[in-house]
Amino acid sequence: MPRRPGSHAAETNRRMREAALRLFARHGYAAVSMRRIAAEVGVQAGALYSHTPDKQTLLFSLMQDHMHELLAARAALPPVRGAEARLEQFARFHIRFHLARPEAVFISYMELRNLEPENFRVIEGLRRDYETALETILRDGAAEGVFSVPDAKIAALGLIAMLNGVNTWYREGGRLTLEEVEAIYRDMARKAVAV
Amino acid sequence: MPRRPGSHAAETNRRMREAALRLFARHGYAAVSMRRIAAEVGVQAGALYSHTPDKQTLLFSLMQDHMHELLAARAALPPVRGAEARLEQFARFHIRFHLARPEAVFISYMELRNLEPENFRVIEGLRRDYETALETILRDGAAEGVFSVPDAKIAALGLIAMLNGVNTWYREGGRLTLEEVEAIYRDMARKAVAV
DNA sequence: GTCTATATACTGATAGAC
DNA sequence: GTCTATCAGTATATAGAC
Repeated sequence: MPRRPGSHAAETNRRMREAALRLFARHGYAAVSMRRIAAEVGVQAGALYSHTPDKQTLLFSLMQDHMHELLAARAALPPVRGAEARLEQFARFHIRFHLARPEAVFISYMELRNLEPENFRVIEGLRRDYETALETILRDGAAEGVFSVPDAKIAALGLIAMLNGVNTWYREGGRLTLEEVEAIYRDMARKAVAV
Repeated sequence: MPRRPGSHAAETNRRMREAALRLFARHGYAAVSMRRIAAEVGVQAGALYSHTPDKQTLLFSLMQDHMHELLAARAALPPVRGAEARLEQFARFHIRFHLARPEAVFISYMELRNLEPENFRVIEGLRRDYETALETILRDGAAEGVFSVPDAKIAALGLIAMLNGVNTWYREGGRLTLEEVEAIYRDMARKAVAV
């Protein structure tokens, strides 16, 4: 597959998204210029517009990809029986998935307000789909009599918020291993909704 | 107290901080210009610099005030006996205090990355003081034998993250009253660290 | 696809009149 | 304390050469 000089479309696109993800996460969407992203990629600012129609679409695309990956990965989990086991699986999956891509997670939460209304609506819908998955587990558990949750929706949001919190402080090589963190939060989540 | 025309120092200062709080919360620090804040206040951009040395100091001041208020309000809580009662008091206080000022809460979390290093250090110190208060409750409860927490620091961060989550969805006049929300989260927090 | 150059608009902050 | 005017820098995005 010969390449003409100055033609590295796929590679430049990948590097642009990678740089944007890192810079948006670190400094915020509004604080990062297209020039700065371009500098990280090693091209001039104008060249980025061959890979994204504008800055807003770049942000939206990063967030949408993250949410799609999240939903696909969850849907691909092996089926388990019983609400308790499903909750433990969810907690473990959530922590592991989110700790593996802290920048995408950070952006997908922090930059919601910088999405144009239509884009915001799309991302919010994907987020709600994910929340509903946990809500269903809690509802089933309540029906089975193994969980005690006065409001499954609120409980789901509470658990997700707690699990998300891991991303704000966990650093690889820190005091606790990933397995220890998973165990601690899985237990807290389980107990929080227990009868 | 007669006022010369064009001299409304205290009032303009108050309005500037109020506008900055609202605009920073809604659009983000980096996305809000001094001109836009000035427009909300009803003065020209240059006039703001009689009330703050620069934009960064304005942000820092808003965050610092919020954290001082938080710590002062918590310190003023009536003393209660027993780790369980103290935890319930903390949860109730946290939710009520944070829901009463969503914009300051939002900014104090989201705009940390836009603080200059020295300012960041100060705010982080205040935040850690608050987290330590809850950590102490959990540690005491573990010593009393009423809580089961393998790591008090991690548990405190987890509970605070869960409680903070309320701010992302609670709206006055919604499906649940403030009292119901408090009760749900207080119970989840209590159970999460129970033996 | 990337470059240079540029249009147009906005940014934080300051100077000096009143 | 607020105004007008302005400096110097930067922003997003586009046009046309290669």
